Amino acid sequence: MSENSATEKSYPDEPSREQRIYQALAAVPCGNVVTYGQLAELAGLPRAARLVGRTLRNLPNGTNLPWHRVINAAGRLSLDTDSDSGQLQRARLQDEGVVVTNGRISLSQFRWRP
DNA sequence: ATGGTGACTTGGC
DNA sequence: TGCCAAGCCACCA
Repeated sequence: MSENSATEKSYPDEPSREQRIYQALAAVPCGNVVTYGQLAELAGLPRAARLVGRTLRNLPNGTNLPWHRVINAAGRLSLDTDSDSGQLQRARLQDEGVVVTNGRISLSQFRWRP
């Protein structure tokens, strides 16, 4: 029990990978955004952008984490603008002062640099 | 076990 | 600015 058993597959004690992503995400300040790849790197998981996306997708609805501050490398929101989550993301960002034009954000202006 | 898919990224045209 | 091909990691049929 001390460590993960070699057979841990599903989610006995969920490896720290997602935990690191949560922590890195929680550190992103209001009014800023990060890309999936950047967040992965901040979490110590380079090249795990897809994992970040999958992890965010699994977040509970009432989560406290600023998932809406995560966008793709093109400066676009990866969620459908039609979906509820997509609209919520856009609304929250604009509420934080992040300018969203046609589902796009100026990375050079709002990207967070620690 | 092999192949397709996805809240992705980067490089080339 | 936009499409395509590869690379990448985890999940699912």
